[in-house]
Amino acid sequence: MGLTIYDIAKEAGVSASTVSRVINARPGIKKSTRERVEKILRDSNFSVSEAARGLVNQTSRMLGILVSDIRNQHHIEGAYMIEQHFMKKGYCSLILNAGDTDESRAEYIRILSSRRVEAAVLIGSVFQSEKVRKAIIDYMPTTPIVFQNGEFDLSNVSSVVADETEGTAEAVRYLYNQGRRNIAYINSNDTPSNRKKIAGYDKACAELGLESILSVSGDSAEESADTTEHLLSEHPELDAIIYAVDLLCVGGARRLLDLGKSIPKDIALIGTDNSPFSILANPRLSTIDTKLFELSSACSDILEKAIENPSYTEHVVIRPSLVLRETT
Amino acid sequence: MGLTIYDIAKEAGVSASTVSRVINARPGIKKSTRERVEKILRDSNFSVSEAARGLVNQTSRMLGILVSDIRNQHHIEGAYMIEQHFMKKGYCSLILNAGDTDESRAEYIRILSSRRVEAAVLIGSVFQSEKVRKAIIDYMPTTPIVFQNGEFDLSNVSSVVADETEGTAEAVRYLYNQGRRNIAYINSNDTPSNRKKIAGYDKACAELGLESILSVSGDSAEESADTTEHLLSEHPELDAIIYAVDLLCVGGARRLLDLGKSIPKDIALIGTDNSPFSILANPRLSTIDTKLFELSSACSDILEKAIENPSYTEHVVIRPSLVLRETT
DNA sequence: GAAATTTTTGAAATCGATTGCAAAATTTTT
DNA sequence: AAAAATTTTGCAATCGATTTCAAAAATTTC
Repeated sequence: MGLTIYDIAKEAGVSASTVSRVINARPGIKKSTRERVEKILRDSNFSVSEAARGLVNQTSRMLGILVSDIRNQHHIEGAYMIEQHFMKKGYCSLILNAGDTDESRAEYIRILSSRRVEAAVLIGSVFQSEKVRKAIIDYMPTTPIVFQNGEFDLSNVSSVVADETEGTAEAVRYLYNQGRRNIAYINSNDTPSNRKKIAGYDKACAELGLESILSVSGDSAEESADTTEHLLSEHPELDAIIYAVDLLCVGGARRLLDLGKSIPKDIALIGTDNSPFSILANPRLSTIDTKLFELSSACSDILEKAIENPSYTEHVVIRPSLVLRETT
Repeated sequence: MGLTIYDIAKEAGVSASTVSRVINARPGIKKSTRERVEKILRDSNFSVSEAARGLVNQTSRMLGILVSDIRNQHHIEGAYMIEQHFMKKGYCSLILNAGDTDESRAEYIRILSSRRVEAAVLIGSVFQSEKVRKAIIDYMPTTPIVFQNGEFDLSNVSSVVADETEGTAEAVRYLYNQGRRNIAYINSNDTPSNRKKIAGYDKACAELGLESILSVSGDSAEESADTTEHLLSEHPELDAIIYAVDLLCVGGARRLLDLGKSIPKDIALIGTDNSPFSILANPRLSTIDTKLFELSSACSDILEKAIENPSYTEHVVIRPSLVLRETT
């Protein structure tokens, strides 16, 4: 297929070693030979096989980024930052959707190990499972890994997590201080991350002596609208709802408006994540900002240090903050 | 670092060839040896080095997906479909942000060539440049490439494009038929794709004897809001605006509402792309659906055939359709 | 039970780079 | 101009797989 350094060597009348030295700017090559080889290199559109190079050097210059769903703005934002940052250093990123079962997610760890990635990033709390943990122990026991939004107690795994429990509790307290006394929570899928949010909701309700009103919605705006309407019919006294995800909040807001409710006068709404579209929504969403950007950039920083020094790990907790806009 | 087949071979008391045969399910291995080797393979958590394998087999089982900005829902949706589809076939996807200059985009072609990807996908009309074209000729002259939303007249490049000219013209005609006579167009960045849209707008205006009122906005919702307001102050007679991007339409809608305009009574709005959030917006956006899904799945289909038969190419044009919701 | 046939296995070459070491070429010193 | 020192270059081994070809082992045939 492509040219090899042997082709270049023959053309230049030198050995492959010399070509290799020119390519890698090694010293001890006569200026005239270097220039001759360089010219041929340029004219022939040669490109080094990274696979062959990696085999010798025991490196791949590849990163593995595992996300549960790349279409999620949330996840892609993290993948983007890391990809951009490491591309500048000559690393390519294998960005993979890790499927939706623990088996499949564990399998992806094996795939990354087969590709000999130099480091990996796990984005999303769904990776928190015994199967994935075991796969890491089996297949990547020493590869630096950064887990965004989850933790493993393993010597090669760093973590960057948002304190979602506290973030959600904070939202409840805020609503309480605004005089709301009937605060419901609408959850999405059952993930470790969402369990932490609910823990925060329950904790704050207990603290404040409020009734905990929990409901679960499918993960589309439309389903959330239905869930919201249904919840309201069962609890007409509701004066605030917190949603586990901004998208659900948008769906709920829309339906409440259609039902003639006034937001936030009749009912206050708080979403979660401060997703890009939350500020585009009408009304603009108040939301629990899980500090996606900080999370991702912390991952990127840790990864960088860990690639330098594979035994480096770090555990970062980032505290969410409340962003108040038009729904509270 | 990891185990090699030689380690496995020693452990099993056989040669590396035998291990290789077992791994690849080649025939002619005694059942008892096969089972012994398989057991060791399982117990040792061995994983084949794809790089070494690729070197021998002259394959990489990697795909290159170049996008101009992975955070763009638009682009990521395409990358997602392709990644998902080919992962099932054992391919890993290098998803790369190709930067924002023609030089950098061309450079990424070289990077993919260095990684010896078996096929590549270009997502976004911005790749339509002489530099990229030359990079393809130089570095990937025979690698199957599918260009989503652009074309190169090269024997290895397939294309899947939306007929944005016609799609936009269609939107103008629709508004005209609804009785609108003062239809403006707000464009975003100057890209080949956006130029096609404007061509369609201008064409339809000419056909219908309308004045062409063109304005350009920055690419945030806020900037679009400002542009919209400014445009309206200069052309108070406006009764419809088409936006090159849904996001801009959301920004515009919001500002118009704030200015006390009624949508669509006073002024009708049409976005472009049918982005996921366009249906979440309030009011729900009418939009020119550029058939992202069809586009991506056509790319995926072509890619599949092209990997089988590297000289296969195809050129697909998909016609956008108008999705009418609450802003018209 | 020896010969012929078939099945199973391993040695060695290969893929495309990199690198240590020794040989060749060049320059410096005498 | 020869010897010594230095610079430049190439040979060969290596990375971790796969595959061809021939040898060894097992099976069948006579």
